[in-house]
Amino acid sequence: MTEIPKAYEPQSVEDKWYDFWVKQGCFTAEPARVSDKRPAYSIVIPPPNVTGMLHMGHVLNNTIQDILSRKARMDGKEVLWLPGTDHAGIATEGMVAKQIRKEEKKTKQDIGREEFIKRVWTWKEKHGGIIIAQLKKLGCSCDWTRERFTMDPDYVRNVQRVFVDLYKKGLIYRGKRMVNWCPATQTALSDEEVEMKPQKGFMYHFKVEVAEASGMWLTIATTRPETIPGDTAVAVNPKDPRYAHLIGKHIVRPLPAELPREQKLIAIIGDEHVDFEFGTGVLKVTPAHDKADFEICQRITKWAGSRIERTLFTDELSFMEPIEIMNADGTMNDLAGADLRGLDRFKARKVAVEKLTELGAMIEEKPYENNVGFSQRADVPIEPRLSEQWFLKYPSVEVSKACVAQSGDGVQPGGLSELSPGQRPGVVGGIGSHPRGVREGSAAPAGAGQLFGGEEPRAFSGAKFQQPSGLGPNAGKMQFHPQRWAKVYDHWLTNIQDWCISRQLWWGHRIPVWYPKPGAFTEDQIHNLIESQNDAYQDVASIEEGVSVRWVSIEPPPDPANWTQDPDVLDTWFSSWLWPFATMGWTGDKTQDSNTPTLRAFYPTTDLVTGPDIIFFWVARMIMAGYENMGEMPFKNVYFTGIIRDKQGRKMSKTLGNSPDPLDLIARYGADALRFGTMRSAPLGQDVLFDEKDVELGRNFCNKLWNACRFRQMQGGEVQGEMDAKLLSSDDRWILLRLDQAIREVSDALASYNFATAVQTLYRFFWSEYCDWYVEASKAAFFGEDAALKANKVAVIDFVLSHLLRMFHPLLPFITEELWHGMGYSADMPEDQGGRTIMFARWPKPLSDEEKEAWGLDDTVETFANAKFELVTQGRNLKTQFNIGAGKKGKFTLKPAGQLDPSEAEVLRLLLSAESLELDPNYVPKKGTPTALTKLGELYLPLDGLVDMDAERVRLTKDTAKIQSEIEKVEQKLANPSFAQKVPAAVLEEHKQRLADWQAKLAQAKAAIEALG
RNA sequence: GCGUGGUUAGCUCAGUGGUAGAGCACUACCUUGACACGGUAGGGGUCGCAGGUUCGAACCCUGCACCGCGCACCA
Repeated sequence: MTEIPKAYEPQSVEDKWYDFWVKQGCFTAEPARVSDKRPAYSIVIPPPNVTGMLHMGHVLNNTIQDILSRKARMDGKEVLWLPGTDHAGIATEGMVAKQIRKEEKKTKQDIGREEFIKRVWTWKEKHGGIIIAQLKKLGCSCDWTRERFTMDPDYVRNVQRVFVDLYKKGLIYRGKRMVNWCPATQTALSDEEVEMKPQKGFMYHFKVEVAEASGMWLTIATTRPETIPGDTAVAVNPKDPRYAHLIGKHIVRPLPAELPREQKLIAIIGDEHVDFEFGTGVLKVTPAHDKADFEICQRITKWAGSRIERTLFTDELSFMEPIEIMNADGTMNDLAGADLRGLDRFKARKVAVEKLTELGAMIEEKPYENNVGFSQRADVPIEPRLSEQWFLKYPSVEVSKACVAQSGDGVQPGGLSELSPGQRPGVVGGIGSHPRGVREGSAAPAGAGQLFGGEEPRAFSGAKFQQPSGLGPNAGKMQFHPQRWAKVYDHWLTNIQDWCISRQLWWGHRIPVWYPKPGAFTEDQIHNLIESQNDAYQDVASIEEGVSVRWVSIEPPPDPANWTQDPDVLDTWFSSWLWPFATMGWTGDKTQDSNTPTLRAFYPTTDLVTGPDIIFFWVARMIMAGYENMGEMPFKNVYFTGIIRDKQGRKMSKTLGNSPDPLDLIARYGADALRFGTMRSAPLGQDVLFDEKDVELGRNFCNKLWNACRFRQMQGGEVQGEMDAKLLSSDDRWILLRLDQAIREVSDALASYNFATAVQTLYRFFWSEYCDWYVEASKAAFFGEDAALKANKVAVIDFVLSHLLRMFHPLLPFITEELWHGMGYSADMPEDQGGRTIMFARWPKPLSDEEKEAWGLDDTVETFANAKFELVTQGRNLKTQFNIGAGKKGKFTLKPAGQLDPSEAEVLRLLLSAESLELDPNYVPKKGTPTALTKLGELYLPLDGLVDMDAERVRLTKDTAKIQSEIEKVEQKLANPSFAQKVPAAVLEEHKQRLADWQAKLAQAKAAIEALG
């Protein structure tokens, strides 16, 4: 044993052990080791953005995962924590484009698609590993041999295969529909990527003339006058008596001003959607630039005819054809008219207002606040826009809803016993038993049809739907922690619309669909392709494209010269929803997959740890993908962390500059300190208000732990000696009991994901119980002469510390490993159970009844210890009150209430830091001697010099008052007749005992006052 | 509007029916032989408000107020 430094220095310890763990393969999961005795435990990391840097949210999230993983290893499980990153389409593409713009003054179009993607890869190779390196600094025990990236070749194939599969199942379709268009990044976004924000603007009222009734004017309210050129109708509620009679007539649209009157006539239509009360009750309908208006348009046209095609528009209905008045970048196009053409949409709004005013149509404008959708990435207002995109009807919705336990389901969390008979834990039993029928429940909500150039989603020929039969066994098997998020999840799943999965980007998974080049095939040839055996040729009845076949396959068509691949890529989430199995060697081939060791052993995963903000983006979609592709849920438990905020409760953000750099914190305080500080203030499911003080506390804590071990080391002696029951002191027995209690509490807390509780318990046990009381008390033996007693005390300390270090390991991996070896606890352990590393030491078990009996750990231990502590506290209090502060020793005399072993007295003396503690059953104090009244007897502090009788009287009188008020409280309760009748016996007894104790103290106090004379 | 979380010491939070707690901050004292990244003692709370249930409520029920968050959303 080498002497360890006075203060813990994390920097010299952390890298050393991390390298050791990696080199020794401690993090590497071995599927072959999985057995009934060694169950599998797995987590997949929520893949951080490859462009990302570690922030406090990552620290919280990954520390939790590391705690779960390390705890599972110590429980003897075979653990896979699978790490990786995602390619983050928009963010990464934006970043590289910006770099190119800055360094080369070029756009991505200038350098071309192929070259651009090359640049992104170069960037990724250079900088993409930063966050991974940072996770290592934090101590994360991920299996780096299995690190994955969503753009890995095999992962790309998986994404494409799933696309092709869903396409053939009829769940993916292409259509021209309203999408959330981001004019800044010029791509479509899903509904989830739009954030509603209140915006201050104006509500404009303008008037329009009814064409058939000259001189009759209607007033319309709008926040977007620049879209007037795109209006194709004016809607009123057919039940609105003010306007109903006007339905079928027309109004004159004021803009574009230069058009002749007859080209500006648009119809007045009736639609229930229009609210009488709101605005003027007259709604302008701009179907190409407003979602609700588009739906009105759909309703009207559907009402007028069945399947609508452009050529079928009658004159009567042609007014409904949407007019697109904007370009992709958010500027106005020619159809917006001469006044607005070329202007940005917000500039155009101002000009439109001017124009209306000029025309005398503007009635008023008043300040108005409404919610506007913003692009989450680019932070600019979304433009609802008619656009041709790929959409997905969500699969496996019903089973995904049913599998998550709602409150009151009463299902036990993820017990393996719930698996069907014959399904070994961790084995992909679900493959081949795909719950196909559930797809029927996934039909899109009404109104999600495809109108313009779209296609009806249809079932892949040959796929037979069955009635859902797999819901029963799945129902409620997955647990959310805290459970309330299950409701949010369920609500979203109930109201989902089809998912727009295509993105107008270059960086990402290219859509595996090819279209014939114009003129490449004759109609007959196309017909033959469709009829051929190769089902990559997909029949399409699309007027928009003017073709009727597509090639849909992972492989390019055999005659690529005749085809053009779809230029778009898939939403990043369309790749990450496959994460739990696509990272494990999944191929989609059932036979092959059932023999893939990693997948067999570790899917479904055990726990997922993530933030509630991505329930929709990721969690729900992973569940659907899991059922759809694996026939089984992707994880059994989902733990939702809180959001990390600063100490003022604000979200951490780059713009506010209130987010500390975790790497900086690690450099200053150590990774363990950061982990400790973060976890200590992270209650279950609550937001975390982070303060650097927390990390400082963590550092202090590590230092305390370090020094507690240092103290043990300074006592010398053999490691891990056997404890001799006969030599155990009351303090030894007490700390063993407290240890037992701590093991129970910490184990329970971790099992229920109550991390803050676990940390709190460890803190209390180690600092308040072990250091403050036990270690101090133990000094009585160590400063004494009895060698056997000392040796036994060392054995107790080793027992406690070796358990304690193990309990701390998941939370504080570095310092515990260092101490585990430094203290020599690894020496006697089996190689694979703590000998090599504390990582695989067994998680402490609570003491058995036999052990408790052998060591004499009974109820009296606690009572006696508490009495001692009470005496000590009161004695210290006396010293303070009579100015015998720390520094000065003081001489005490105890008039014991019963027998007190001299060794106990010596402990008391030490805890009181008194020069002496005399035991004298017949002690008669001088008048005015300060007294503390305790269960162990009366403790006196005889003062050598002057005795301040008045001061002592004041003190005792104050005590008496307090005692009396306590007595009153208890007496009042006991005096209540129904109390005695109705209260449980134990409670009644406890109250009586409490009364007796206080009364005894009162008697002591009165006697003491009397003694003052 | 619907849903959801919160309101306890100056601050951040535990406590979910039986004597109101922790850490930080604060005050005083102490560099004593693990640790000043430490120790000892202390001050500080009518547990948001109002009812109800109960022998007993911070805790359960009802209502209200305020602060968050999510979803929806009317031009």
